[in-house]
Amino acid sequence: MMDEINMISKSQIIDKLKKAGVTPTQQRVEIGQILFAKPQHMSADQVLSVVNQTGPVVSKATIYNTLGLFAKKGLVREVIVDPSKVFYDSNTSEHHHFYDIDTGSLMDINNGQLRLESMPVLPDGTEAEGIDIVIRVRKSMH
Amino acid sequence: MMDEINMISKSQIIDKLKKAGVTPTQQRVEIGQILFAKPQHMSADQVLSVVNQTGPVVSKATIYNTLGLFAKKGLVREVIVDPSKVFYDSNTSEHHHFYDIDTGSLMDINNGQLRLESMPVLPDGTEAEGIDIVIRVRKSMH
DNA sequence: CAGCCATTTAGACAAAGTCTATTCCATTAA
DNA sequence: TTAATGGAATAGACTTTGTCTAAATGGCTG
Ligand SMILES: [Mn+2]
Ligand SMILES: [Mn+2]
Ligand SMILES: [Zn+2]
Ligand SMILES: [Zn+2]
Repeated sequence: MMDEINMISKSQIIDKLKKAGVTPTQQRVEIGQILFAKPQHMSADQVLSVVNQTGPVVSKATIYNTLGLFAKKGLVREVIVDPSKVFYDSNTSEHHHFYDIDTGSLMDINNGQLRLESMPVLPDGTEAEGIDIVIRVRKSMH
Repeated sequence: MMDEINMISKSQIIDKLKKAGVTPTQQRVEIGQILFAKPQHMSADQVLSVVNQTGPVVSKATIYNTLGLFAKKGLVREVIVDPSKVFYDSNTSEHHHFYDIDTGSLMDINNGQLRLESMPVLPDGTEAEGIDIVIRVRKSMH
């Protein structure tokens, strides 16, 4: 039996996917249940291994296809901080990150805790698509 | 004959390397001449191919070793924005970036054009190591 | 010249991610 | 109920970026 407390029901996930214009297949719902259980940052590989801890195997291609689709539909946010892998963030609200360079862990910065003084002039013929702020931290050696 | 205008002399590079505590070998100087010619953002692969357009071949391992060493010694800055490769930035002054998601090109934001309103409270037991701000832009469709 | 030791090197290897050709499967039509 | 359709899933080959290893190189110093 699974932890009911942090569990989101299948139907809630299906709703969420439908609202985003994503056909709720078996695999997408299962991935959604894991990813959307709480605000978190997971790599494709982590999703793959958690999904495949129970039930029928979901292929690597499907994991990547699904995460890419979720990202395109705004259900997750891709966070680029680790040169070796992308993090998928189930928290899609506007926020920024601490990145611990020792442990490789990502932490949310509450919005309101951080803001830009002003927006710089954008390059000609471009429009802003988003802003990513990463504060790299490490264990303070007192 | 090479373009003398944007050329940095070998001895200038050797000086720069020595000051940073890097033994100026043939290969390191050649890589330095390319990278330090102007403020720019290059991937390891780009450095490899430019270096090997002329003169004796420099191995891939040496390119990675050298860029890693330069980064450790503060001669270049690693910029993580593209999920598929690291950019090495010859501009080591404090600044941030525009990233064109259509073209994949990186542009500097003049410091002073951008600043944080305030520093958020860091996670317990950590100290800030640096801040990276990336403004993702794309071609504005009028 | 001989020895030393950092550096360079070729190429094997690893990990993340992409692609392709085929199979599967839910839905609709007959 | 079966048949046809088309989107989705799959295995595994492939690509790319980057790392590692073991051997060769090459500048210095004695
Ligand atoms: Mn499963
Ligand atoms: Mn060359
Ligand atoms: Zn987050
Ligand atoms: Zn820059």
